[in-house]
Amino acid sequence: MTENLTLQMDDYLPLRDVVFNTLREAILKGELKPGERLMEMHLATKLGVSRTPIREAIRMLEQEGLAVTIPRKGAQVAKMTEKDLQDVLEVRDALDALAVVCACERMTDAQFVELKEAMKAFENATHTDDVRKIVETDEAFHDVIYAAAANPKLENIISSAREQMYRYRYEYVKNPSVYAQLIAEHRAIIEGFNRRDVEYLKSIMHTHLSNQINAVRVVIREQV
Amino acid sequence: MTENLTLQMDDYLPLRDVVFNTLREAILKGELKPGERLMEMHLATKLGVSRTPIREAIRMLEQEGLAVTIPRKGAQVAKMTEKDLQDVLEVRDALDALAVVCACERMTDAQFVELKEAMKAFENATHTDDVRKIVETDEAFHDVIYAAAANPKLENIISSAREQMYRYRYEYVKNPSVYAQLIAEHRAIIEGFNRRDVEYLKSIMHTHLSNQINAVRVVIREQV
DNA sequence: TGCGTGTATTTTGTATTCAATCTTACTAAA
DNA sequence: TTTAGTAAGATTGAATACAAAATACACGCA
Repeated sequence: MTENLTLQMDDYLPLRDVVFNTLREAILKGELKPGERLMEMHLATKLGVSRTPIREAIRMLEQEGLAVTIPRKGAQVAKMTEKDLQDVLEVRDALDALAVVCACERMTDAQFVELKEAMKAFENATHTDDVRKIVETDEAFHDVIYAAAANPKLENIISSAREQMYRYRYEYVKNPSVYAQLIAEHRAIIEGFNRRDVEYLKSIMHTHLSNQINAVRVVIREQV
Repeated sequence: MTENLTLQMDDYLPLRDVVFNTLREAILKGELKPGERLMEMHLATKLGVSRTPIREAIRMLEQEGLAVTIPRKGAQVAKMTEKDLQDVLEVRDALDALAVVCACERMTDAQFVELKEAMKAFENATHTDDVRKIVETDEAFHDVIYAAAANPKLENIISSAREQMYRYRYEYVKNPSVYAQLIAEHRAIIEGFNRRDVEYLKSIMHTHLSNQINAVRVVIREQV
């Protein structure tokens, strides 16, 4: 009885959050492209709500760095310049390093098992041509690491930094020739955690991230 | 003529941003205390606007980590637990390290002059008993370093991480016995930039940050 | 054709309204 | 005295309404 009640409470989501999640997903999946205008009335009718929750969701997207608003002109999906990419990567590099240091200290056995399973799931996904699944399992793999770092603040900041560039990454992941390398790097990461070798892990993570730069850079250059 | 026009354009700020800045300041200065409720109607009448811009500002504060909203109950100023503090410090430690590495590479001569001036301003401020001024000049000193890192994304993330704990820091800074140490550390930082000694800078920054932990921790413990 | 100009339309900014939920205070019963 | 229940008021959630600004477009003119 009471369980039902709390369940309902958890179930309730303000429309602003529903809208926020919807738009966020759409941006990350590339359905809303960088530079595309986010017109309130248009989105409102499309999602069947009024402008109020749309506007609140846009404020949230803005703070996440996924949208940019120009007063009296409206919001649009944030574009990244190459400089932005460079800047974000610099930050992610530092945060990923911190994450592996923390995770190395704090990872439980259960989480290590989870990591190996996430690895397998990713490997399996690369054998399909379901790009979405590949991206998702890749993210899931890294999520295990971030969770193992046991630092929710870090997790938040990394995920917001990831979001900003991940939406440019689909093109990169579409190219099957990179799968072998990604798998090898993931394996190396697992090996690193197995040995609890922090320095090794940091360098692998750095490589893993660097490999994405050029690919994403190309996608960014293509953007008008 | 045209200058006047562009000036007006720059001058225009949507009310949501005015409200956001106002509330943000109030939270950071401690006028709105952790746990205090942010009631829309109350704030609206107090600031002489309607609820709409208040709500949008609250969404922004929320995303900045300065407010927490419980659906159908409203927003309140975010509280930090000791764990939160620990987590944020871990992140800031990593980001500050990154910032000094970047700044060490990229700092211009003009910025170095600026840093030394900011140092002097801080030192002068400590000779007064204007806590606000001391806090501001301290922040300004660090802002010069962050600006010198020439990475706006990093700057954003650091400033949001700083905000989350700075509002607990007033009590710490109120205690004049710490000024000498702060000044010494700032001097060491300048010396580090002078020598372009990255490792030294990293360790100083780490110390500088660590010294705040216990002080802030005490303030957090006091919070009901 | 190219360039302003003025108007109509669209879009955002803000306020107001209505509905749903939560709080609080009071009453009544154990 | 305490506790359950209930009703009134307060507060948030969402939609609508209105005002101001930006945009688009047609028109006239050189």
